[in-house]
Amino acid sequence: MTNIRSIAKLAGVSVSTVSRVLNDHPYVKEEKRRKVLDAVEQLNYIKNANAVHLSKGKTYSIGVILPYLNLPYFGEILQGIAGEALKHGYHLQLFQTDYDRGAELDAFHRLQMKEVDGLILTSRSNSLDALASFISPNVVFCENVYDPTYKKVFIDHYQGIRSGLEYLYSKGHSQIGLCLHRTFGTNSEERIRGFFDGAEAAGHPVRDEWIFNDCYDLQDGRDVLSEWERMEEKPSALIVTSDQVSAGMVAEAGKRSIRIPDDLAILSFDNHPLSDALDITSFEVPIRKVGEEAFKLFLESEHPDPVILNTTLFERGSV
Amino acid sequence: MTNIRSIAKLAGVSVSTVSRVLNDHPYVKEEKRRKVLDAVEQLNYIKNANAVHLSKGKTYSIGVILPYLNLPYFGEILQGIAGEALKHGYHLQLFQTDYDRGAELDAFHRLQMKEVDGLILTSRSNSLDALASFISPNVVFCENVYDPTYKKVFIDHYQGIRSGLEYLYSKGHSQIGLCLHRTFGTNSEERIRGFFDGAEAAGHPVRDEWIFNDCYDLQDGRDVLSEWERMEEKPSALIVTSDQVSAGMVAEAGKRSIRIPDDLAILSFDNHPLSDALDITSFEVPIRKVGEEAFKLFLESEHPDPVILNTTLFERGSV
DNA sequence: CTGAAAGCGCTAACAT
DNA sequence: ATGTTAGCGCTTTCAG
Repeated sequence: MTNIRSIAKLAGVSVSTVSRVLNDHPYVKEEKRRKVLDAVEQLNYIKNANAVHLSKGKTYSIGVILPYLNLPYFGEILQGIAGEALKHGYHLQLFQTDYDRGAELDAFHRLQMKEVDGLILTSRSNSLDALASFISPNVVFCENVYDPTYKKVFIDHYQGIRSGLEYLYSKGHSQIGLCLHRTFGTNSEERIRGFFDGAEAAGHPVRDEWIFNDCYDLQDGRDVLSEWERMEEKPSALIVTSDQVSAGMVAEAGKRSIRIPDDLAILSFDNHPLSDALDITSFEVPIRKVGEEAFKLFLESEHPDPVILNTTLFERGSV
Repeated sequence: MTNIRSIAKLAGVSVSTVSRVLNDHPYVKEEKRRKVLDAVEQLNYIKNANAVHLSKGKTYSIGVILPYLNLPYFGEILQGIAGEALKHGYHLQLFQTDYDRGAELDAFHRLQMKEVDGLILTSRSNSLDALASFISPNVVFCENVYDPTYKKVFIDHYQGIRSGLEYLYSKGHSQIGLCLHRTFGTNSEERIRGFFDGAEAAGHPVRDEWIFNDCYDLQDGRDVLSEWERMEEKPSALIVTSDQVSAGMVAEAGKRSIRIPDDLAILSFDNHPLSDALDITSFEVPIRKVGEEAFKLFLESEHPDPVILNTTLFERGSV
């Protein structure tokens, strides 16, 4: 193993001088610098990152916690984080959880072990209480956690859903259903809250059986449509929190000769290219930006304000 | 900082005993074990991963090189790698390259610095020559690199395209186009080779303008369709290497009243849920399995045989 | 400007 | 069974 000591010996200088050269510190005579660099060249020396990490107490890498990797949502947020991290010389460590609490805790354990300098939670499995003792300014949430000392960036889902409802009401719908990823988790709860508040404000009824859960992908959307078709009392419009799911519904509707939006209107979220291709009215959700902002928050040393991002409606033909 | 030494002191034992307890080594008297564990508890001790990494010369983490994170293909392969890695106690470090050569080289640099124990290339930007000096048994390729000493897992794209051609010929098509991600890179070259070989074997012509590049997502598919519509001499069928692109084509065809498959047949690859939803005939490509196998290859110490995976046709309505 | 030396925190060979 | 000790390879203070 060729280490800093061997090159010091070969260059005829001390290890600290070598270290200075390697880290572009000033105050090294040009002659010695050359000798060191020559020795590095000659011995094919490569710095050992782990030694640096140990010595510095930092790894310049940040962990990202996410449930799944094969969903566009997480790919996009990851892309946002990765881009920003790269700019600042940080690397990404992935913690895929499948929404398993233990897997999530493991990530926090890695943080404590200093394997990563920080953690971004793109989604969360454990309760905040369970996590409380691990949370530091190096931890960033992508949801509206209520503790004001926690760093967070999130989409205003509450307002998003309310705007969606308003829009559907204005189009004459009053029987409206909701299609969600899951019912727990802050983001989902905010959506549900927006849904009920909005309905109440407008004086329209909400039916529990019009709320569909566990909708992640295309197939789920197709299943929901089948279910919808079998219902006695059908909603005339559905707010769907993912374009993937909406796409499944639209595709299935085509097969079953269900007319969109006449028989069923669909108001979607994401504004993924898919929604444009399939002519689905959708709210743009700046997910990638969530990733970018999350990383920026991690870097901020002071207690930064939460970053709140908004959705924007793109009207197309599904409503 | 509470380290192994402080807990040794508190427990009244030596650091090596502490280390033994912490690593579940045998030969520690139950009494001392308890004392150590108590001290750990009391001081809230947490092992420093970097010290372990340095001491062991291993990090139990593997780097994954990929161009983009927001494409289903890479999400799926990542999911495969992550699942297998988790089973074996390894972590994932991400190197997103945007197909930038420098970014890719940086990943190899990290390998040399021992920041990761290995590297999986899901796609490659540099030439094999440029990479040659960095390649070791810790590097796994997801393509058919010809050097027999390199570890590799790949889809038999050559055969896949040839089967696709046969299928289209059998359906009466002879004017066939091809829609690719890119023209360089082993996987793409294999597809092109299959395309030309197949056409030649069947005695059918191939036209250069019927080969489309840079097709990654839905929008690209829509663009290709527009282009197709404007052509004087149109192919009657297109082989498309990604369901995302095919989906864009099908969606756009709907808008322009182009009949699929009557005006244009589409034979796709991936068998993504999208193809099922949109009734697109597609070859299943076991991408996730590529990821799983890639990780397994990394673990194999001997020179393992390359892993070759095959595609399977799912007939639907687009041909 | 440069070098000596004391860490960073853990592992493992060796001795007992 | 347990302790001593020499690393792992780099950074950084302190003295000169």
